[in-house]
Amino acid sequence: MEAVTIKDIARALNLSTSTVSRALRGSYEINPETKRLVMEYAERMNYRPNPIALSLKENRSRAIGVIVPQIANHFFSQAINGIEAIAYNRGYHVIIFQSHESYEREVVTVQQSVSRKVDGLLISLSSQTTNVAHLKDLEEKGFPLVQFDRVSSELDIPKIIADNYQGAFEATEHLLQTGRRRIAHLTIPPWMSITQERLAGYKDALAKYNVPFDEDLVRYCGFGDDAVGPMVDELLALTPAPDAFFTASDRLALGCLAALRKRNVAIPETVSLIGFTNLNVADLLSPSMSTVVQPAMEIGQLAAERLIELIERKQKAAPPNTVKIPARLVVRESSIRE
Amino acid sequence: MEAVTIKDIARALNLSTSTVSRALRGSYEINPETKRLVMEYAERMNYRPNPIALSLKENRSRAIGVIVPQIANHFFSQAINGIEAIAYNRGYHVIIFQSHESYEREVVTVQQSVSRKVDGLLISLSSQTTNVAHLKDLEEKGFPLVQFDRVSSELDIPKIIADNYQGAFEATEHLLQTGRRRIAHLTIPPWMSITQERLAGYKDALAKYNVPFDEDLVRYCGFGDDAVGPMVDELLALTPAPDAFFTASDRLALGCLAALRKRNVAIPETVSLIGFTNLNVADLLSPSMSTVVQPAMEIGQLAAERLIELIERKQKAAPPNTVKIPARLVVRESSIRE
DNA sequence: TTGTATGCGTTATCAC
DNA sequence: GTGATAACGCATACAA
Repeated sequence: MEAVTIKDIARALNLSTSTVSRALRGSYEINPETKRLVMEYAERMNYRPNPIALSLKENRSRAIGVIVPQIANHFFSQAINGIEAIAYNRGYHVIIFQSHESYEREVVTVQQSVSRKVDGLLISLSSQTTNVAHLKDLEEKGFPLVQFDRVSSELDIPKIIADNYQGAFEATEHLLQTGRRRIAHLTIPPWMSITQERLAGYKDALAKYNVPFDEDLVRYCGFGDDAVGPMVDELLALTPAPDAFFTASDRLALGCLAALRKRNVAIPETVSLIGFTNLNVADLLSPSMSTVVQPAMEIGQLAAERLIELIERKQKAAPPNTVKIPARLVVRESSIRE
Repeated sequence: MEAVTIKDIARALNLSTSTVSRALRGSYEINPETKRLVMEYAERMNYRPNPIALSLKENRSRAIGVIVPQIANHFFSQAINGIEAIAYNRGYHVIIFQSHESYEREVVTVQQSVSRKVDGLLISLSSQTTNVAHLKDLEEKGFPLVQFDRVSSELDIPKIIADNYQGAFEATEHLLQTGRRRIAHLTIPPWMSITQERLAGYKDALAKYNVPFDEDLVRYCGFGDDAVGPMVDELLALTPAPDAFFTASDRLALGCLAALRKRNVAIPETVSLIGFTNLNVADLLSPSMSTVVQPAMEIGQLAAERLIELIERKQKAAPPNTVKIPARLVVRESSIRE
């Protein structure tokens, strides 16, 4: 509570605050004896510079803001983990904000975090965000800003993402190689970057194997509604019925799994299941559900590194604006049908 | 970047900074006309008070620190969710720190967060922490401090916890009521508060049903080692073998589940499984694994409320120092054997 | 080598 | 009703 200040030290040692200040920060031209004296006393009194005073003076807070849709989500909590690891190493604090998948809250939160004087912002868009004017604003002001995972191409700033295209391609290819032909794709809202990237990978894999793309096999599921069960039903009712499900998130994979179990649809005998998911219990959940694992922690780390570079203006050879990190396909079945 | 300050407004309107300041904060005795002028201009220029300057002046940061062992853990990310909900409502920021289950890092982190001038601290102890001198220190200084979940009784400060005793009692009782008699208890390090509370509940339930307590059925598993499999093996090798497993965490429940599956031990035919866990996929994982669900979000909310009360010294009728919130038993099996 | 003065943005105190 | 000044803790340009 009674934090000791430079002024206290100065008074106690009969020096001026500037001398103490200089001694403390090991300034070049200062009497070694004075320096020792100050250092010792500071140590003894457990002096700690007041970061708020520093912030005011230097006009920077040494804090970065992170805006994610939800903390309580495997991918994001892992990403935050990565962000923290880097940030704390570089002397930055991490202040976490949640948009709760709401566009309005995202806008408010962006404003809040900026007026809270974070030095930079790391953001993954809410699933409702289609307009990025609130960020365009910051971009134009040159405010340090990095996007990760769910990004908008309308912003010309660094983006760190998983290689969703390639992950989806490999997932689909795996299903095709094991003989599946009617692959349903259960995914999230169509305007999201990750949705589009994955859909493209899915389509291209189908094309490579000369399987026609069937619009009917693709279903979009919002974050609010728990409509996964009915959607699976609809899909199963198609003729011909799907022989595989490729889902775009933890939630969808779980919902799909639950629906299939409820209807006694055998996996992988009747349908194969593969999903983008970061659940570490996937193999316990369903030993035959393959997964595409996103490199959450690496994404967080890279994003944080990139942001700190931006903040500290070390734009040496200006690294590429979009970094894609491979998503890892984990195969847990081998029921080749041919 | 070019944030507008009170000084800018004063200059533009030919007023003094003090007048502007007063007008802005709706001070009583000020010319309504002047006030309107200032307000309008401020609005138009999108003026936002600099929180850092305020912090320096008021000697408070409007930020609270949260120290948890791990973010990427269901219980803690849900708790943080609760903390955030309250904190942001009350105008506080949340700065998250991880101790990574290390005592040393916890000590460092506590110091860091305090010298970063958080207004108060919410902490859940690392699994390695047995000495709480670093917190005793703060307690003695009267620094606002609240413990949650993993607490130390050596600290005479508010504690918000789940009712681990009752949860464990009910879990054990449920197993006993379904005919189980050799109930293994797989748990975390013995010195932790939650371990002791749960063990007590387990023992008392056994006593109520006149089942002798067998030390051999209790195994302690640290957080580093992945020794769950071997432990389950050892337990299964006992004579008589256990007919039920009661585990103390997500990780142990999963490890136990995996080990039992690997050995083709049927659940619930051969052994029952019940665990303290906050996994939302428990029923998918094992339709017959009952769980004791901890009220993570409520714990976070209450802890944050309590801390903010402390910070703002609204110690009205000084609420009780320890708050226990019921843990909810979710039964997913009904294989009564008698 | 050390001290004095100034400023970061804001508000409280005291004048006028 | 409004303005000048000091202070929060620190760093630094400028003097000495």
